[in-house]
Amino acid sequence: MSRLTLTGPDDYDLARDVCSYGYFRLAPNDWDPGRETLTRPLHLVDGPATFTIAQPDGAGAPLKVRADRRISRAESADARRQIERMLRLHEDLAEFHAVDPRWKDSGRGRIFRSPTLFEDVIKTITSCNVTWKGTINMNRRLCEVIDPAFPRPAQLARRRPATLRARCGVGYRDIRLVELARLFREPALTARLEDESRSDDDIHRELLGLPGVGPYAAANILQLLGRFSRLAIDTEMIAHGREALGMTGTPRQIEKQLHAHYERFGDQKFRSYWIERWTHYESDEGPASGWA
DNA sequence: GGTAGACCTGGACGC
DNA sequence: GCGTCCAGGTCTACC
Repeated sequence: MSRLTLTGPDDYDLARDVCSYGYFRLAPNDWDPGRETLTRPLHLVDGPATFTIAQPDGAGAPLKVRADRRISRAESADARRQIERMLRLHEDLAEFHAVDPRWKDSGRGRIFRSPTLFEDVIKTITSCNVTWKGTINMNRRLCEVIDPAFPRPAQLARRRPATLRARCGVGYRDIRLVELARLFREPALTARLEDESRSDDDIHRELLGLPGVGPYAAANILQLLGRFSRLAIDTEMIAHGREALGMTGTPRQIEKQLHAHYERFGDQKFRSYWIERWTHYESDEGPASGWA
């Protein structure tokens, strides 16, 4: 068994910042509302290891991470990198809080994601054109059938689409998932999409060329890459426009109003929208960290 | 450039 | 228990 300590910013709150996006409820992530810990396996050089992340001394205190087996120095560095990606531990919120001061005092602004871009892409595809329960089922079954630590590109690429459909319940997404996995088997694709020197427009254009990725998915993957300049408009966002912002009209008319409304937040517009929407959820249902 | 219809699963509903 | 309808985002064909 090995232990790590991760130090984040003073306003880092594990319970709040992990439970800030629906992916914290998707396999193989396992949030324990009672203990306020996140447990999940990660792929490392010598095989998978399961990590439990806690913040025993409360918000702002260091994160204590425990692995279920002894890990090497190289594996420790890799695990640290993956966990920091998930938690967005070193993301600078100054620009966000400058354009949207509503969240400055609380320090809100981090949106949970996956340890790898590939997992974020697959989770996005499995959230399209399906109810949330369907998304939960697909991710659970991908982990049960292919890999408990979440399928890697090479593992998914060699599966037959019919197998994914029958055993993982992914429906018509089967071929698209296999095609995506084949593309992501080449590390250059991830490197290109994570290249910070490229513009948002450039990345967005490349994302739209990927199988199964349309306007919503492209914008969502962009935010998962740390680029918040585009709104990922789905039916939930249209509902948010109606219910929280008082917009009226057809979905297309509301979409235009949403673009106009969030324009003031510039390159941070998705993050402004998301924190606002998530706060509405929590005002109705209580803190997400307590959701069953 | 805009739009209709198909794609698949699971839940709601009526019988 | 069975059949029908509907929601969800992307893709293709067509105008």
